[in-house]
Amino acid sequence: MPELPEVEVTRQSFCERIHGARVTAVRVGKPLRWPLGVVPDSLVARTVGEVARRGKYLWLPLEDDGREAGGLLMHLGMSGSLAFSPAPGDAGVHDHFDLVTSRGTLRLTDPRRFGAVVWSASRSDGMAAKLLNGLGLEPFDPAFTGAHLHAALKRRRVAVKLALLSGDIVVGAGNIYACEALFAAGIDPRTRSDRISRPRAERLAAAIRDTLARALALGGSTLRDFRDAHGMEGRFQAQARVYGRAGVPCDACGTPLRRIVQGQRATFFCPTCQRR
DNA sequence: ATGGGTACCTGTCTGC
DNA sequence: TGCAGACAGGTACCCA
Repeated sequence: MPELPEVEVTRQSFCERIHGARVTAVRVGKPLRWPLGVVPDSLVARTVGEVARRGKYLWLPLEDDGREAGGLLMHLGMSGSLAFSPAPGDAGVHDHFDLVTSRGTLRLTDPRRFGAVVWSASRSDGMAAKLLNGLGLEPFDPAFTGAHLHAALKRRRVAVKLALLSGDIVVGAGNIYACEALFAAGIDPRTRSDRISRPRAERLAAAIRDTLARALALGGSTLRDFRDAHGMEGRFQAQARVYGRAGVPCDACGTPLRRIVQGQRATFFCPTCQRR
């Protein structure tokens, strides 16, 4: 489910309210992707620092006497969402993690359990480091330029859409936004990444940034169950030009949009507007 | 190193 | 109505 815009919208929706809150209890439900890696009770009495995002991961620093004392790395997987509320009510079957604090409870709901909550001594240590190392540039990092994207794509021979999804060149564009950005840049998703010219890489880098920024401004995409930590739905999905629209006439040229499968994932594109 | 495929898990929708 | 099968926003890991 959640790509960069959804994760960032989620972060923004609870970051300020939880900042400075004191952990009073931790509840762990069904196992997620990895074990938590710490005795839950040992987190009690720590203070939540400023929540950060890296790619589609969230990092919740936990402080002890004002000093950073580890933190929780969270991932929403395909179906996860976080809610922050003063009185969350009883945990349902899909509520797998509660961080109960003096200001309210941060609750992870994740029906498919592809998500994760993992404790690490620091962001650059242990499990967090293992998961975060090797991630590509942030799309809004000034270092993410057309030149950088061009050089990175030159080193690979996979289809450009798969290169974008792999997350080691640029993070944050998942299946929806990779499809949308390739449409905006006029590039066929099947094009071999090393055949993308410099000008097209420039356009693609700009399209990735623009697509993610626009989605962010609209609160992300809610296809079925995404909500931010206030329970708000995203509004980007109504603006999708290709995603989920197989057979629908392209709104730029009228050609029916196509659906193909790449790397076991659906890809949507316009065979006329998007060229190899 | 790269690329391709599998695995994880559950809910929803489609077609017979 | 019931049921099998396809499909879903992600990514670590195994193997060639």
